Parts: sequence; C-alpha cells; structure tokens
Amino acid sequence: MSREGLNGSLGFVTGLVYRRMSNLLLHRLRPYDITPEQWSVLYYAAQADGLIQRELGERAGKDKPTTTRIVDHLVRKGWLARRPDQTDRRAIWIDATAEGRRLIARTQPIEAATVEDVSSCLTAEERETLLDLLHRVGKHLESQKE
Amino acid sequence: MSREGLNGSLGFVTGLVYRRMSNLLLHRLRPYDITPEQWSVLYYAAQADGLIQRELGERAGKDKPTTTRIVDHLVRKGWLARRPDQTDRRAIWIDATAEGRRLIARTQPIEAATVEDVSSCLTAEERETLLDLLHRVGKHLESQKE
DNA sequence: ATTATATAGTTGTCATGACAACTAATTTGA
DNA sequence: TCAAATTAGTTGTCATGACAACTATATAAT
Repeated sequence: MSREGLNGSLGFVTGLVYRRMSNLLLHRLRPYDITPEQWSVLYYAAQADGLIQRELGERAGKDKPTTTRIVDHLVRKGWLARRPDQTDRRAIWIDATAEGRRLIARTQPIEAATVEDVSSCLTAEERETLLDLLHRVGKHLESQKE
Repeated sequence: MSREGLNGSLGFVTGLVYRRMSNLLLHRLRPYDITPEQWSVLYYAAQADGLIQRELGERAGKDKPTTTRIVDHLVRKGWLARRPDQTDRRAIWIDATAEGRRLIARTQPIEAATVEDVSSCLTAEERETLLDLLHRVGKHLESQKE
C-alpha cells in the first residue's frame, strides 16, 4: 500500500482499512451465519434490557431503513423479537432472545480477538492514539453537515 | 460518540468515520453527478496514460466485479473509454476522456478540501500519525487472510 | 379542537462490495 | 503438443448504506 496520491488520502485509507477489517470479521463469523453489521446490532440489543428500534439503530450507528432490514434478518433467525409499545403505537420494542444472547456470548471473543489481531502491529500506546484520533475525527464529522 | 463497549472498538469507529467522510464527499460531489467511489476510479484513470481495467481496479482498491460496474457507469457518462488490447484479447484498455480529465481537474480541489475539513480538528502532526497508523494497520491486514 | 409538525417505522431504488459461477483467452508444464 | 491452470472480464445474488416517499401515530401551535 503506497502513500502516493489518493492512497495517501485519509478517506481512501480509512475505507480500505474498514473494508479489510470488516471482511476479516465476516469470515470469522461465517460459521455463526451472522454478518459484522448484524452482529453489532444484535450486540447492542443484547446489551440493553429491551429498547425501542429507533434507539437500537442509533446506538449501532444505523439509519432507519438499515435498522429495519437488519432487525428483520435477526428476527427471522430467532435472535431478536419485536413487541409493540403499550403507550406509543408508533414504536416497536426490541428484545434479544435467549438464543441471541447466547450467540453474542459465544462470538464476542471472536470480535475481540479480531480487533486484537488487526491492531497487533501497533503498540498499546499506538492503539490508544489511533482510537483517540479516529474518535476525534468522528466527533468532528458529526457536526460537519456540508 | 461514546467510547464504551463496541463504540470503542476499532472496527466500529473506523466504519463510522469512513461512512461519514464518504457521505460528506458524496454531497459535495453531487453537483458533478459522481460518487466518491466513481471519483477514485476516474482519478486513477486520469492519472495514468491508459491502463488495463484490472490494473485500474487494483490501484483504486476495487475487486473485479466492482471495477466492471464502476467503469460501466463512467463510460456511460462519457468520462472513460474502453479499447481492446491489441496483443491480449482478454484485456481491456481504459482511457480517461478529455471530459473525464476536466471533471477530475475541477473536482480535485473538492476532494482535497474535504480531507482538509475532516482533519481540521487535528494538528499537522496528528494527521501524519493517523495516516501512518492506518497505513500500518492496512498493510498488516493485507497479509492477514483469516 | 383542529391543523401543522414531528416521530417511528416501512418500502423502493440505486451504488457499492463480497462472493460464486461463468466465458474467453492465455500461459504452464508434463 | 495439448490438457491443466491461470488470467481478464462479466453477470447474478445478497447485505449494507444513502435517499426519498410513504403510512401511521403522537405532539405542538394557533
């Protein structure tokens, strides 16, 4: 990977690293029939003790249509359940099923090991720095609307 | 953006930052009717003085099907031209048209300004560090096949 | 109270990316 | 030389993400 021209552009490198990491995790999760994006949604659902679909999407960083579809998948696979909200009939409550929680418990070490492997070329301090810089850029981008 | 749980995971943050950057550029390029991914392919074609489609895809970091489809788009819009290779009949030569080169010339400042805006929350040294760390992780991931 | 606006969610379309299967042409190597 | 493997490119399918349009419900404004 050179650092000339576009290759040296932050957008290009970030995209490349993201795709490669995501792909690595995709392969390792294959035996469990779940994608990295589905995994993150299920993870947040399992973290919470029931939450509204909108809130789940927000935590997982997904927009509304994407959340709908990922939740569809996870419900079909029996890892999430939808339940109407009693007071607000627009809202849908999401619960991770026992199966879903088991899956997260079994696969969380895989996610952790993958991040570990990916960043094993960095010192602990460098990992901290990388996360910190990315978080700052991410936060900066939150406000940046054009 | 918190740094708890998955939010603190390298994969999660990298993906978020990438999507937000990509989206910002998408908006700024909208008047030119080109996406960030198409832009990068056209950019590499305009850099080169003609090159084979495979090579173009490699430089832009795209796989074969993605390259085919993005080149399709760019040809349809008149920014790239396909031309058979004289010696190897499997290969297809790609040239950026004058129009395509003009588009890149006009939009390159937008790409540069976007990267600049995105990283304006970092010092020059921090930007260097971020790029360096990402490059190292990216290179490390090249070899990591499982 | 009634209208206007905001919110929660769904659906459709398109671009990208991963993947597998395929065609056609070229190179290897026994 | 000729079968096997490799290479270049295309096509189909699926998941994700951006976006717009939509339904239904809830909240705000007058």
